[in-house]
Amino acid sequence: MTKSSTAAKPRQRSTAAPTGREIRTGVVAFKQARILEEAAALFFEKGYEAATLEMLADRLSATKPFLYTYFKGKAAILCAICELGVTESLAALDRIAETERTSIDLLKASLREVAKIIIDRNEYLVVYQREMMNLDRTDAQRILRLRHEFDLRIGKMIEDCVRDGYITVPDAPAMSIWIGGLLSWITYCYRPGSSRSGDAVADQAMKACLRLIGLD
Amino acid sequence: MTKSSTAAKPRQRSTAAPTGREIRTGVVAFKQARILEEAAALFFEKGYEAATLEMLADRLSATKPFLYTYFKGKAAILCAICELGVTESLAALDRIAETERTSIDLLKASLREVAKIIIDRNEYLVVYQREMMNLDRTDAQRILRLRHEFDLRIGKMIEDCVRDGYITVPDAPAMSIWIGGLLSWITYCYRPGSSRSGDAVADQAMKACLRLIGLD
DNA sequence: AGAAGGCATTACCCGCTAGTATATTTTTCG
DNA sequence: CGAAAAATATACTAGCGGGTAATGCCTTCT
Repeated sequence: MTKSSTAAKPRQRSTAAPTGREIRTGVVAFKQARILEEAAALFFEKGYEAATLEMLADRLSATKPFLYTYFKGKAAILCAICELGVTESLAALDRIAETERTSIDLLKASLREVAKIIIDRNEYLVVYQREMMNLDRTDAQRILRLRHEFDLRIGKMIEDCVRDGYITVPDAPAMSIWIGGLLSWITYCYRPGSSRSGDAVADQAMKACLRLIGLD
Repeated sequence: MTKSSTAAKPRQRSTAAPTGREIRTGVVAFKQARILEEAAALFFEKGYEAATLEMLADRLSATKPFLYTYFKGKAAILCAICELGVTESLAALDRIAETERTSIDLLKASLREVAKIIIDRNEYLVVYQREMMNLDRTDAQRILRLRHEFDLRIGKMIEDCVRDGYITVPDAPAMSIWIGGLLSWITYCYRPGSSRSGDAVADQAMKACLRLIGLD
């Protein structure tokens, strides 16, 4: 999370460093995380505009100005939420990439992991897709670049698999976009507490992606 | 479009029938359609809550109360928009079904036609997916039933193809959901005036669907 | 031409919410 | 302990947007 415009003022103690600075920043981070968590849940069920900061404050057993201590405003909270889902997916891609295996296993593992994250961070991603348009131009573009990077990396993995002769696809970059579509669709068929477990849906999604690139 | 709760009061001339009744109703329908058209565009770019009726009125070079003559309120406008995309897709399915051919050709033609509609009614469908939650419980359920009917019919077509030995899929009903996902994803990769033409995207989407059911 | 009534507009209200200035509590540390 | 400052709460404002009378215009038929 770039703290660029999202975080507001955990205002520095002007003079000397008093009590545990590290603890302080940790506490701040925790509070911000809690706010985001609850905000994502709220935005998810009410929608961004319909949700009020008062509701959010109530859920946290706090008050509106409390929120303004940790975020510049409503828009900043939304921005942080939108960013989180995407960055986490990219981080997962990085993490998996280290576990080097064959290109096809790497692709499979990546898809499965991302599917898991999508289910885990369900609310964040739904909010992102839905409320994107409420972001500032600059924030929206920054996050979109991250999304594109994701597609690019999936595309690269597919191409690697093609190179290694595991699969055959006509147009890898295009295909990566459709894979992105399948993965995003998870958010629509998985609802927490539905009949199908998260793992089952993740598995199904991954299988669908594999079929898409001609693997059964 | 069920006029149940969406249309408001084109209030009947109480006594006798004066001028061209048919023309009258036609004009009313036209105005409603224009409102929906512009509303869809507006909701698409601003989001439902952020869009104001004043903006909508301005786009139509009219005023707020004008809108209230033809729709019960903001929610009714949204409802009509949401309904339109889905019903049109179902109608297309009906239309294609009459052109009876082999089951596989029927499936292909249906997918292509629906893809076209999705591109055509892009804004309506994006608004539907995004703003669903702002609908009344009852309206939301009615529209959701239509969506399910769509999935069911696609699933049926797939099963027919399997029966006729054209393709092999492990779980047709589940697969129809993923196909729905791919089709919906069109709305995210197609933007009017983008580099790829609508037809090209529709074609790509259809091909992706076919790969999903194991056809190349 | 002139009444009658529908169609659209101007002008208004009410409720709500993002954001803020001010007060109060709680923590920190000499 | 007690003062300073940091953290949180209370109380308020300003402006906006959905919805609604009240009003005027313009068609239409006699």
